[in-house]
Amino acid sequence: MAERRVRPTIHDVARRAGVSATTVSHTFSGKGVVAAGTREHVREVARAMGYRPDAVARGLRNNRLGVIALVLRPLETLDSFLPEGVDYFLRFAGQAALAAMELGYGLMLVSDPTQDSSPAAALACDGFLITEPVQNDPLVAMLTEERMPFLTVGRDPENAGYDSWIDTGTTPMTLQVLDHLRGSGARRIALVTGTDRNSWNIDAEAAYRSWTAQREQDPLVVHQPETAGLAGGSAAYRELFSATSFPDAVYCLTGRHAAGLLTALTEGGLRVPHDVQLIAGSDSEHTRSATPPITAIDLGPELLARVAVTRLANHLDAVDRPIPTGDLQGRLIVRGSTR
Amino acid sequence: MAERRVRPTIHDVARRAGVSATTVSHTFSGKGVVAAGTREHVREVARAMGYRPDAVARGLRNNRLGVIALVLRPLETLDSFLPEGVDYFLRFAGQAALAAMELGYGLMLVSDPTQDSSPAAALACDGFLITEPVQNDPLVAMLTEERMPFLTVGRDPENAGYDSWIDTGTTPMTLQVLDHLRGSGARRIALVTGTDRNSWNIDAEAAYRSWTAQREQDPLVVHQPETAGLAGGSAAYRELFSATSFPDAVYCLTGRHAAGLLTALTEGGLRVPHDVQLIAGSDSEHTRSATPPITAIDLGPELLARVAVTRLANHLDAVDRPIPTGDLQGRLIVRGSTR
DNA sequence: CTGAAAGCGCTAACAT
DNA sequence: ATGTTAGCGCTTTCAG
Repeated sequence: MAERRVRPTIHDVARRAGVSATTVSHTFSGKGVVAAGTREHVREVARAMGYRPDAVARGLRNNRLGVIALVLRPLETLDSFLPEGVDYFLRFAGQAALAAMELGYGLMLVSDPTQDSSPAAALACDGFLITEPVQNDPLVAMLTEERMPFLTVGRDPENAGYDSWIDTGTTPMTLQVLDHLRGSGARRIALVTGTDRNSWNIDAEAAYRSWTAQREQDPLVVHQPETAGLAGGSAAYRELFSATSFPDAVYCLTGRHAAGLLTALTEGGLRVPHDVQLIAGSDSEHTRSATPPITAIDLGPELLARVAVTRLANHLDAVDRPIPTGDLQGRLIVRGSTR
Repeated sequence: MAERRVRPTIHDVARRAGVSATTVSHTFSGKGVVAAGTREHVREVARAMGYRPDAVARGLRNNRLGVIALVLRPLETLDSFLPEGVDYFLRFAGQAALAAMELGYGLMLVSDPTQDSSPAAALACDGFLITEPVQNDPLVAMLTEERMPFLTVGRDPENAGYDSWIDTGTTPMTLQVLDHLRGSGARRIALVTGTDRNSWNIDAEAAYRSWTAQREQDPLVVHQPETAGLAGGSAAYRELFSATSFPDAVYCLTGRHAAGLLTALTEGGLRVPHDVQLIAGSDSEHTRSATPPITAIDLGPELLARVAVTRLANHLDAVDRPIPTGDLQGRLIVRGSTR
């Protein structure tokens, strides 16, 4: 391809304005010293010619493109952007895009650049945002090695060697859920987690185990792949409710698992919340529209996204804009599936 | 900032491999002719040094960055990426991102680059995707003028001078909705549209007017801003149902208007669908979770996105990959708000 | 205050 | 088959 260039360059403007390219450059970058009159004149000529600075040429020179890359880790396994069940990531991406624009950055959605199928442009970005990195995430390793600035939302569970991550408050949130269930009468609470090795799954399970240990309750944990969706919920039902002693409450980290489990429970003749209480770790359309609607955590991805983008952009620009404040920890939305 | 460069360049590799920069360039671009042995050797050295081609430098040289920009027009007025009500755009963006990656592009979410608040990087993109351009869209004009490839989803309703747009089938879809309502007994059907001057609103209204004219029915059209959300639905209710003669069915293009209208109807003592039938033009969480659930059109944004990205990328790469097939026209999901 | 010249990392002629 | 050279558009010393 290589379409012929039609946009005027800094030289075209310089020639028409009767000044040097340097002066034009200074006018637009605000760096050097340009007499007010000259600057106005250059601006005028540039506008008339439809000149706009070329971000790529600038990027080459300044080593800075003005783009933040976003890697939505779990989407690469889920392989679907359907709002059902991945609600969280879409809300995150959308808000991140808005926040980035407000700070003068574009937000690029990319797949993992350690796979070489990923677009080459990914590595041209100024910094990376990674939601829910997995254990010993190869991307974290690569970015560290290449000294590319990055920030993860949730931490890499095994990598102690970096501190650029945002705590999503999984541990206290898990304890709050368990206390809530106990407070409404549950005595034998089971946990259903996904199989991705991210801090979301790992920290929740750890918190659950320590909570049950303190109460001398036997932990009852089931793992189902995130990708199994509703079917993962049925599978969890079969694992949990075929034993002699049933749980009287289940905490499902994934909304789709919770919805699938709810269906299986109902079909199996168990009433929710009367016989079994149910909470989902991530609010989504599935939890909201289930019958009964499922109590769930709204993780507040919008705020997380704004915080993440602002922190990363502050780092990139070496400035100190205020970080949006608020509770990063998520909020329990109590619905009909708990008492 | 301008962090010091740590990545090796093509020259570093060339020196270490004992060849010229051209040879290194050729081995990586696959363009020139390089002896198999040399190529292997260069690859080896490059890997050892951790060399990766710099996408920005390539971009400058080739006038091609490997990035597609996505402008979600209505979001700029809605100013929120919340899934409630803008469901469509999130599904579109997510699927577009995946499709772009599969074709070797990154997808960048940008705001309108004709506003100069927009990130400079926006104009560095290889092509633009614009959902629902508005009448005489300034962005369409600018891209045309700059000879930047672009594709709009829905057409610019006033601009006959371009053909790079995807027909979302608004007209036949509108007729289908009206026929559906008539088929279930409606005799006086009202239309509620948004106020954005895009083909979605304009074509639907035109189709509605011609349909009513053919049946010698008086057209009954109400306009409410998209941004009014649920309140726009209440406002539409007051406009439509304070006259002496009420409609017995309403087609609301916007899901949130439909949900607001439904609430107002119920509070006004009218039963849906018994007294008034209701259809929404765009499926969303609001229509799905209303009581009763609202019959709505699923516009199938995933397919639209894949088609749009593939067409644009084909154009950019001057190749002819197959375009995903399927019905771009949307599908009526019949629920409790119609008989 | 303004301009000439060098070069960011890569590629495309054009030699050799 | 490989190397030399001249830029892509912009910024940045450094002289004037």
